[in-house]
Amino acid sequence: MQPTDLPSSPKVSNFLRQIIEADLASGRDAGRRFAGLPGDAQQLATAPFDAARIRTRFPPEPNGYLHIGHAKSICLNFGLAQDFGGVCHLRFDDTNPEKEDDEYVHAIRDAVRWLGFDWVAGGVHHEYFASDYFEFMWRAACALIDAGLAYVDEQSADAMRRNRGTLTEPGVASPWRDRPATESRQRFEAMRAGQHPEGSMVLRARIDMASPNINLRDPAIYRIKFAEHHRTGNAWCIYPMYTFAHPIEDALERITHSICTLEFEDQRPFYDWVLGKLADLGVLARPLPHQHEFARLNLGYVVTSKRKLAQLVNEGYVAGWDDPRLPTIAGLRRRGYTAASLRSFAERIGVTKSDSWIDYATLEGALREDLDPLAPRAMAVLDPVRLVLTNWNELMGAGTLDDCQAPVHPHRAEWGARYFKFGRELWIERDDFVLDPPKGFFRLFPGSRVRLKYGHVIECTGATLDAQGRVTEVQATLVADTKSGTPGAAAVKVKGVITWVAAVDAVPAEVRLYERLFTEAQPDAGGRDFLSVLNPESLRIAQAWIEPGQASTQPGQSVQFERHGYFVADAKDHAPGHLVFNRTATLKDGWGK
RNA sequence: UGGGGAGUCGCCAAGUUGGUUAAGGCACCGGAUUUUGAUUCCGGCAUUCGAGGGUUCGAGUCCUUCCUCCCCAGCCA
Repeated sequence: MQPTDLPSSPKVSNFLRQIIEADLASGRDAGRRFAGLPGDAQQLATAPFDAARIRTRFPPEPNGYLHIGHAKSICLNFGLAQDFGGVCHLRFDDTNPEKEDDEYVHAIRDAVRWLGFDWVAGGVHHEYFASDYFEFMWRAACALIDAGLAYVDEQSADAMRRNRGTLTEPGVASPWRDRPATESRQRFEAMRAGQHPEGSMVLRARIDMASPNINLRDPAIYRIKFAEHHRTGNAWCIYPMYTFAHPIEDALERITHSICTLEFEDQRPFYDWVLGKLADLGVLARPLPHQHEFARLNLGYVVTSKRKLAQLVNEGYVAGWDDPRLPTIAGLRRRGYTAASLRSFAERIGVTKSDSWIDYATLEGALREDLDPLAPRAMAVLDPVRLVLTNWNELMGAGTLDDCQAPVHPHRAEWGARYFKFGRELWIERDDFVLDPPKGFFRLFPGSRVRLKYGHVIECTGATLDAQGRVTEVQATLVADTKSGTPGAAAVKVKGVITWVAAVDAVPAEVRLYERLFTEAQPDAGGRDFLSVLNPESLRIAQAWIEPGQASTQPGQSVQFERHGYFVADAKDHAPGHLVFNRTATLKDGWGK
């Protein structure tokens, strides 16, 4: 079937799994015919029974980049299909030509595939476009008109809105509501033929203008748009509305469980109305799909609304749709989040119908759990200050360099070792030295002893400060016979172990240190302008010194810089002569920054 | 104010024919191991399920009243 490398860990129960289990048990969808091609009642009548136990679909509109919320939906839909012996379709819901573009189609395919899913089953690529069904939808709309279930309304948009009524008052029937079906049909044909300007008329379902559910007060189902469609070009000047198109798409593809977010709950009666009427008219085959709604993801310290993401990109607050600070799948990926960590995240947060806000820490936790056993280790000094071992020359001899090694991974001896030099002059982290240590600080300060990890124990003797009191150099003496891996190493006990690189073989790298994009967990809470809480320090660029072996790290490869966190070689800017690492997430810090 | 949903630990979330001590994860707090103040390991973390009544031998699960939050009046999806 579809996804390949996913571990089949026991899944926590949720309401959708229970619904599916019940539907499977009752055999509700067992009589479903499907030959691998979407079809109407007639085309499916002689098709074989569908081998897939369930069918779900991920139906994005190709009008923007996918974000972490979509990742939840992707994992849900593809994951459910996988777990229940079903198939999940990738469907582009391209019913609004003004907003859609091929660029997004490609980006969406990439994102879904990168997440570890595919839509191939039994050799059939289940990738579909709503626009592939335009002709069918046209016929379905005609059938509705002919049956007196839809009419062409020539009220202005404004009049339509006024006559829809309010939440508490019923709507008023349009003067066109009871026009003869033949007249509506004629008008609808004329609409298609391009004989009427945009906004002059729409096709409406004829249901109930007094319904307490406003979505049932004769919703518009077709509108005129003289816009070029990314796939159908100028073949059409009328386009179906989502509300009408979606249930039909689901039915044609024999979707059993159509899963969407909570805001479509009120739409479900119309979804069922469309399906029921078209099935009654012999247009659509039964059994029909069923819609189920779950709560969309809300993640702290990010925004996921397409409009807001677009604003951040278009107004230059971030560098693009794949800016590592963005919760887009492209951004998370470039930030260093792995597909496995995103899947694990989706699993951890669960699926319910209650609105919730997920801690960003949950995402980071999933990332750390995935990367800790996988990421090779390296040392990096992100905010370097020079350390001079004043007794190096007398102890080791002037110009001497010592060879050091460290495991690629502390718990994977079989992954081998990495090698680097140790010498008189080293780079250490500015944070690792203080003149006046707070209680409990066990790194470098005058008189303290620490181990330079994988190297030697040193004793701090002092530091040089500039006129501003800023440390420009730290001095220390080498403690003889304490080299890591030698018998003497254990003789001197130290509390602190710090990371370092030798001035002689360290390679320079640009390290991009990302922090949350917003200073508030809910940037747009209470109608606040989310731009007013942008974090000015969401990106800090450090010129770091890193272990020589890192020069060969490939773009997209993750590494743990010891004591700092997980980083990834930037997919775009990292190159042999110009190393660029993005900080994906810090390590947990029991001491505090 | 009409309609549709939701309320279980700081953040998520299991729990559904009512039955004994309310899963698990994240976060947090210990303690052990550790040449990453990381990881790992052990231990702690809801007498209580939005609130009040009621039914019952027994209720997060049933009834009832109330409270709070979210969604719906696009020719967007």
